[in-house]
Amino acid sequence: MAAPPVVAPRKRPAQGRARQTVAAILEGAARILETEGLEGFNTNAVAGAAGVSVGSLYQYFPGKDAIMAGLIRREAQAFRERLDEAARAASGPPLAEAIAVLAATAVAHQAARPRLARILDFEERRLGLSGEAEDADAGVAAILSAFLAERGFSGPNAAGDAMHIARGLIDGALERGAVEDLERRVAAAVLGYLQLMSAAPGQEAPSPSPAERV
Amino acid sequence: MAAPPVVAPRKRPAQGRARQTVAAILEGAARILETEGLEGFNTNAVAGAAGVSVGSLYQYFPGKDAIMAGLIRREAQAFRERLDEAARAASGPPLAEAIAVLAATAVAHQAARPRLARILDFEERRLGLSGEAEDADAGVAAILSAFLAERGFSGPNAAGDAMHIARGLIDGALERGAVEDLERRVAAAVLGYLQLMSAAPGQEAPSPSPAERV
Amino acid sequence: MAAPPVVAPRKRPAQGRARQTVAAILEGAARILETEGLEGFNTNAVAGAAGVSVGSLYQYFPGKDAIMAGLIRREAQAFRERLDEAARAASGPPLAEAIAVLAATAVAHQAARPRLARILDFEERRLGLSGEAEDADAGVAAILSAFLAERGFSGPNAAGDAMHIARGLIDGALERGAVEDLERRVAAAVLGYLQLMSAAPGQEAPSPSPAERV
Amino acid sequence: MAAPPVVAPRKRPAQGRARQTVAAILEGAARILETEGLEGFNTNAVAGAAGVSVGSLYQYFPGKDAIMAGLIRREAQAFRERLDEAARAASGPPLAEAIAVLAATAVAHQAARPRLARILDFEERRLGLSGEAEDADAGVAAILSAFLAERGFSGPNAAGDAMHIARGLIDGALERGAVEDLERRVAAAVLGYLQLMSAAPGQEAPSPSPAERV
DNA sequence: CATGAATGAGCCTTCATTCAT
DNA sequence: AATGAATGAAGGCTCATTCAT
Repeated sequence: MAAPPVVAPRKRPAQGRARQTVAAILEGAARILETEGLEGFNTNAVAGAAGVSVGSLYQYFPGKDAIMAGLIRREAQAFRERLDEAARAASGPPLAEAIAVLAATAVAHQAARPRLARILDFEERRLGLSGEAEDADAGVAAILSAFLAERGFSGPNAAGDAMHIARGLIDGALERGAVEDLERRVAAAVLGYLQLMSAAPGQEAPSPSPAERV
Repeated sequence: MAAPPVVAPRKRPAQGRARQTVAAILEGAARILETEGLEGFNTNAVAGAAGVSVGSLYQYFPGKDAIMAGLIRREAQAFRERLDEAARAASGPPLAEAIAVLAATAVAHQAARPRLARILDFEERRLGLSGEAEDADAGVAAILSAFLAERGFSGPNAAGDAMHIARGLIDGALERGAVEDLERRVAAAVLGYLQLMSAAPGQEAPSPSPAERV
Repeated sequence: MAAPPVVAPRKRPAQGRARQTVAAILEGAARILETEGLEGFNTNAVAGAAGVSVGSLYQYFPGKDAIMAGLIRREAQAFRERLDEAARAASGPPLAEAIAVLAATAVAHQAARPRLARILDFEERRLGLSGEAEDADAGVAAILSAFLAERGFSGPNAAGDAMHIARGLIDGALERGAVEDLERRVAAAVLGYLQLMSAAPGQEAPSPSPAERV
Repeated sequence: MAAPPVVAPRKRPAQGRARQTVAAILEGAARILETEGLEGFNTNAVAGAAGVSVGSLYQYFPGKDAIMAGLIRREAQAFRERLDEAARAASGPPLAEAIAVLAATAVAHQAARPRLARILDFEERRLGLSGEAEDADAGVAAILSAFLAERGFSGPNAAGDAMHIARGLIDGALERGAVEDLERRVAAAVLGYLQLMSAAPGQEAPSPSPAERV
């Protein structure tokens, strides 16, 4: 059995310069992952890409995994913020339109740095970050959950399923280079899922009010 | 630039004993990935788990990556066979029922060894195996494509999207432990996607004949 | 076909400490070759003999062959310097005496660490270092060439042949333990060769001025 | 300290087929050394080049070094025979001519397979074969010694020195590609050495009778 | 005897981490 | 605080040798 990875940041970088250094390291890490993949992700490479020395890197992160975790948190927070904003904007329009907005947000996020997104998604599980309270996806799921609850979809899996449907579809499409009309395809997948689940007599979700249908 | 990984098998194990050894190595590799993850996947561990020496391992595989590739091929072929059978069984019934059969097949496959499935999926891209003509997902996509074409869904992305929707959903659900009613959720996601895409006036797919609707 | 060996040094050790480390590694390598031969020449042994860790070794040399190459360069330069000095000292006296001085230099160099000299000579060819412009033997040959040209021996092979005659004779003598009077034997071999080649009506060398004879 | 290498042949191959197998192995070894060098010289490669299995190889040779030793003996004997013949033919003519014949023999032998000759020469020392009574070079030296004694050169080093002078010169010339007129250069080196050594008032060799002078 | 699959010690190399400067 | 040289455990791979068939 391997010891659980150390992922806690070493210190709260309150000062401005320290904050900048941390940001530089995370961005260096992101760039390495994008260009070299998981294989090229080593502390020397990250330090080099960040323009700092390994020593400095260890000043701010207790180990390699902590850098990974920091990067995952950074990306998750960025996505959460964008999604939060999108969800607010989507609270008025009819369901189909609202879903389209959220789908577009997800596509935009993942398409910006596809290789990075995919690696972080994979690593997130290895690090067991999904268990953390202040977790990455937890925030995303919460936003989606709230959005869906408002619309009457309150099944226990609706938010999580929607998230993974979208993520899987987008990820696969980017890999294949099949990006045409991707937002619409994502929206169709999520919306189709929600409709069928609520239409069915199953135990999953209560029927939304008819007015909400597409 | 990293050199492309070596993934071709070293020799064709025609004899019985050799075939057994190769099988043992692949199963050893699978077990290591399941229990130790990608981090614990090293040639000594694989050889140990397979009950053979490292030397034997290198007799049949030119390197570490080739073992990974071999395992990916093995799993892909197994899935392809199961899916092929399911697709034949599903050629008669109405669409919804047919999709349910395929969904159940996918769930069964991925749930059998979830961690393994996820890691292989990730590694497949790193190794660039998806480019191979005779490869893993290509076969799966072909089966799906044929199935969908019969039903009138011939969009360029239908098969690929369906595959990734299902994979993403199943993978995420297994990770969260949200397995209740999973087959139905997968079927709903795929079916919902297909219906909405064909219903829309977009450029994606021609409307299937009305009789095919749900 | 084997890939050409990597022999370029990894970094230029400008600082004092680094220069010391590099020197220690080369001397460690020399000692291993002397005591254990080519068979015992492995990176761990070299690092151990040098009193550094393998990691440090790889900090300065990109691989095993580069250490060998570094050692070859070190020895070649040392010999070149001694020979250069000897050649200057030998520019005045009559030919026989001058040759004796050079022969003594060669004997002294090779007898100091005979096993090392022999192994380096062998390895130099494997590494293909003799092709380098600025290299090992090139310098030695150039010095000899200049010396011989001054004396009127300008055949295309005079310098190279003299070098190899001396090297072969010294090497063989040291191996047999037949060191008595070795300098004189070497001088005789070289001088005898030069005289006969210039005396002959062949196409090799122009006759030196009569005053230069013996 | 390393154990002394095992070089004794495993059994006297009396039968015809066995003798053929041994010959095949030695020739396979020779070809590997010529094409791949010492680095590519491994038992599998040799067995492959010889067209036999590793198992058979170990049937006739107790280990890798024994193959090397066997090859060294084979080449030494072949050279000895040629040289012996040449020495007989050279017993009549004047010294210069006789030396020319021997030099040509040496050049022919070494030029036939230069890389092989050089590697065997190097390995011969590692294996400590020169100590053996029935040794490789011993025979060659004996032939030369007899030849030189007949001519009045009986110094203790004459034969050995002549051999190494010739070997070094030929080897170096082949390496540089400077083969023009090589026989004459070799003859000049050897003859020049002998003349000067006997002319000198030193302790090395008695003056040969004046009639023998070139 | 021949075969060649299997073995595993040993060697090359990388990289996370420390620490003297 | 920052630097980057040094460390050494860990892991990929080769190849001499054995032995079951």
